[in-house]
Amino acid sequence: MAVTTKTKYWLMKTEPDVFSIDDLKASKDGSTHWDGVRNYLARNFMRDQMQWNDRVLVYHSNANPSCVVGTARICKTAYPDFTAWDPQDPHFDPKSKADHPTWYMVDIQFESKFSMPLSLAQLKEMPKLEGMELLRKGSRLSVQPVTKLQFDTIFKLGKPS
DNA sequence: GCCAACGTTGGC
DNA sequence: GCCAACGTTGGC
Repeated sequence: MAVTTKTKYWLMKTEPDVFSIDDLKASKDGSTHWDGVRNYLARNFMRDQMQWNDRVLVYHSNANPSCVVGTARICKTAYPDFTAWDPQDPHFDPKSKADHPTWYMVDIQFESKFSMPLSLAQLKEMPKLEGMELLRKGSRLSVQPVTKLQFDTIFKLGKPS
């Protein structure tokens, strides 16, 4: 049975000092594997729910200021995060085994860079974004679902046509 | 650099 | 199963 499912919307955090939206854009084919997620809830979203062509808001955390800076698409669904098996990798995790991976990743592809990045402070001012996970005090989830309204609201402001 | 919030670990 | 200690995230 063919299953068609609706596009889902996500937000993914990255530290621009480590990997920025410009780094994504400059990657081969504008895409990269989103390795290093070591949180079970974030993993579950990637492994169990992300579908090809889902849309992603890219957020720069630990930045000045921290901003939503652009968008991407899921271009490859979940597969084992091989960096967990590499003792030299900062995200090495001996719990993860080749025959029973603990951690997963997806590939994302650059879609757009905002002409107007939207800072956390700006987002907090927007009534339509009330309840958004990113805006919750103490929120640390690096991969999180957003609603279509949240995505569209941010996309419209960040990348005016 | 500070520190609040959070997730994980491990003793019991 | 409880919970204190610890390490990490991430805003400021």
